[in-house]
Amino acid sequence: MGHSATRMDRETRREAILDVAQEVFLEQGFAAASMSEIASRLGGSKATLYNYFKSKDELFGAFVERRCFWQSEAMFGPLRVEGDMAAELVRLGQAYLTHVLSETNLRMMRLIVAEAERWPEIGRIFYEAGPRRGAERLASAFRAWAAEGRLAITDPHAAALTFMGLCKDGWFTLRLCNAGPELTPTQIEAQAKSAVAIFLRAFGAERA
Amino acid sequence: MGHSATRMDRETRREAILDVAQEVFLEQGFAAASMSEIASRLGGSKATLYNYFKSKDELFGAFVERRCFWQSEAMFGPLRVEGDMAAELVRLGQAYLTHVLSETNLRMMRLIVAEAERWPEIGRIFYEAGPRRGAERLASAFRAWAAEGRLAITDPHAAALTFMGLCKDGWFTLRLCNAGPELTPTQIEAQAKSAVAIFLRAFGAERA
Amino acid sequence: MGHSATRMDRETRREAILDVAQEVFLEQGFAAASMSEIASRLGGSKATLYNYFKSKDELFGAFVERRCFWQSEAMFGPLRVEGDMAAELVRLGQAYLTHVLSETNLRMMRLIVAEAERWPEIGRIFYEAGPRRGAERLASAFRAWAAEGRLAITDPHAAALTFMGLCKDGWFTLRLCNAGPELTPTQIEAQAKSAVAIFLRAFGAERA
Amino acid sequence: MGHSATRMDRETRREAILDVAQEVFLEQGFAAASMSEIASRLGGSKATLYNYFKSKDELFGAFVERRCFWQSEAMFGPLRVEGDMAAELVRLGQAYLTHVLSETNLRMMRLIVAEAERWPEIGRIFYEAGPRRGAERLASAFRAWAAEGRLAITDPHAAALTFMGLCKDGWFTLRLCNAGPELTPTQIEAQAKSAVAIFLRAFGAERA
DNA sequence: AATGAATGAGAGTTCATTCAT
DNA sequence: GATGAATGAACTCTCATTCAT
Repeated sequence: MGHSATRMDRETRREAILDVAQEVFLEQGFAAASMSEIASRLGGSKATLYNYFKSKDELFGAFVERRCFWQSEAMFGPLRVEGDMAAELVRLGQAYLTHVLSETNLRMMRLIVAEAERWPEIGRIFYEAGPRRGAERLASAFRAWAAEGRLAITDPHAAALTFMGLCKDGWFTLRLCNAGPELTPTQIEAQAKSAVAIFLRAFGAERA
Repeated sequence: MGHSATRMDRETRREAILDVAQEVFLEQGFAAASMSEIASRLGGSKATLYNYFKSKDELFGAFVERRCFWQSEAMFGPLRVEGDMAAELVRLGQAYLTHVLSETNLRMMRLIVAEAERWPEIGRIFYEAGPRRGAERLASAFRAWAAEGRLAITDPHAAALTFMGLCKDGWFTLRLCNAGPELTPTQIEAQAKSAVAIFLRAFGAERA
Repeated sequence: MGHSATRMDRETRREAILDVAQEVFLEQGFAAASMSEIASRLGGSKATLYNYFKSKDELFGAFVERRCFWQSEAMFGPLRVEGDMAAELVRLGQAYLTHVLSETNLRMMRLIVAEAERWPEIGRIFYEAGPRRGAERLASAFRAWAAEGRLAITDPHAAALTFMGLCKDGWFTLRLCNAGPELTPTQIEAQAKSAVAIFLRAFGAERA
Repeated sequence: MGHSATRMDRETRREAILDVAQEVFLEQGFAAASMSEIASRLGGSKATLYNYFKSKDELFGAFVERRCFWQSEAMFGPLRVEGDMAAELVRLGQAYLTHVLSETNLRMMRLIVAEAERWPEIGRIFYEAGPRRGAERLASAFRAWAAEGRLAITDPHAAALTFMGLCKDGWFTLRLCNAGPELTPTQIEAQAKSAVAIFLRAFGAERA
């Protein structure tokens, strides 16, 4: 029981460290973030960090893993295949754009992308948990609509990627490069509607 | 004449430095690249670098600018609006994909994206010279086709972004995160054809 | 207790660093002294220095402050106003000269003076703790003698400065410029006596 | 003749270099002054400096020597031994104080003093040409007055040093440490009068 | 388990000086 | 004689990491 309590404490402390690490990494990037900064924001000593994580790399890895676990939930929200498909697609597009263009997500991507070269595993973890998993969830909805004859698609996964691309395009690269200001909700709505229109012109079964 | 020769030499040396800097930056990223490394690969001393560039930041900036100038030429190759539009679109898509998914371009983007937060100007320069300028060139072709009634589009720039998005999607994020292997030419061709098909379903005027 | 011990250690180490810094600064001057030199004489690493002092400037400042605290005690020794005034004045003059012309004090002054331009605070601290405070102590003795009618002075502080000037003059600038050898005790005694004679011709009340 | 012209040019250029060097040294101190700065203010190249002076030390030495030659003229102005001795003494005191407390002279002294330790020759040159030579000129006036029975002094040189000390004291160390503001002409006049009064109480022959 | 202290390695940057033209 | 270019050595300072307590 003391054991269990200790284990809990250790787990709690670990989480606290990851919270602070996340804050600092997202704020400053991997290279610029320093263990000293993390330790001092934590109110502990650097040596303590090293009790929980063998190295800065390991701490970063743990942060990425936890973060990815969280985000995969957040991408589309709950999917509904009943009712007005076009309206639901617009809602999905909006939710996706809001997430993918959020400052938080962009920071995370910049962080991952920056390290992806020297550290492919990090990139893979992020991609699997984020974009891939998001596309799979979306694909399952598309599959349902296709089964009802409302979408004329043969490869739901590919269609999901296309949909996501239609939503974000024009904006994602711009924002990732920090070359333009954040989008307003109105802009997001317009972009989602436009993406859905194009998507349905290409894949909507009503046309036939 | 000695003067001219000297000027040539200086320019040449500057270019040589940028060549090496490019190599090192693309290989290691901005933070991990060290001036010592660049100097030693150059076969000169660190102080020489500082004779040409006031700081590491300035060197990086100069490299980005030069690089952007180069790349903007390379994105689509020459545009032709006569002849078979679909075939030309496929060719454009292939050229674009080949460029945008090339290891070199991806490395460049990772570099830019990594610094975009703390250094927005760099991101803007890159975006303007690369994606934006590419989209504008493509838009001008679309405008010509639209004028001939071969494309049913009202906003050529938006359509260009859509086309580029349709081409790269599914692959770009994956590759940027270094979460999958390079595409083969065959895959690129398939992706381009698929993108064109979708694009024409949405925007082709022949349909009407 | 471990805490107390640690605190002691830290304080001790800090003092040790200041000792070494003092040695090096006095020997080489501020600009020529290097943190590496200080660290290596200390037998530690440069990073350790920076654990105790944020910068070279801060280390220098701390050294100056400590040093000033010390020196203000040393200038005249204890003051006695009873007994033979002339003899006591000679003793004071000797003590003052011995201090002010000592190699140690001269080195300190050279150091301060060298930085006084770009760093006025350092100069002020030194002046307040040294010359000013010395003059004040001396003035208090003069005030006592004046009250007894043994000195005919109206402004004891000004008289103190005059006395100090009479003592050091001729020698101080010479020695500060390192343009002549150190004075022997005999020379110091002669100078003190001469200064006292002049001082009493100007301010002694017995004359009247 | 061409030879002579060349020699002239060389001399002129040398002087120009010394002018700039003086400016930079007085402004920034020896260590902080850089040969690059001097060269660029001169509008020439660093290598040219080295054509005229073998090293930074030599340039500094040459500057000090020239400077000292100049200043020795400036200390008291012309000496007059006829007329009102007290009034002339006040005039001398004022001239001396104005010179010795001038920002220019203080900067020069700080510069010299800073280097005096590692470079005694510089200090000696300065002292000989400045304070010593000044004291000698003053002593010659005192000698004249003593010969006329107007001053009761036996050692004119010592008396000169005393007079100079009485003038500057209280202020010189303060100003050298940059621990107080520049004196106004009014303050200088008051200080000179006070110094003369004390000096004459001690050495004036009228008293007897 | 927690931490204050220590540190080797290495970063970017500057400078006095030299050399080839 | 003048100069643009080059450079080795040295600088201050930081960092991830380890160790003794």
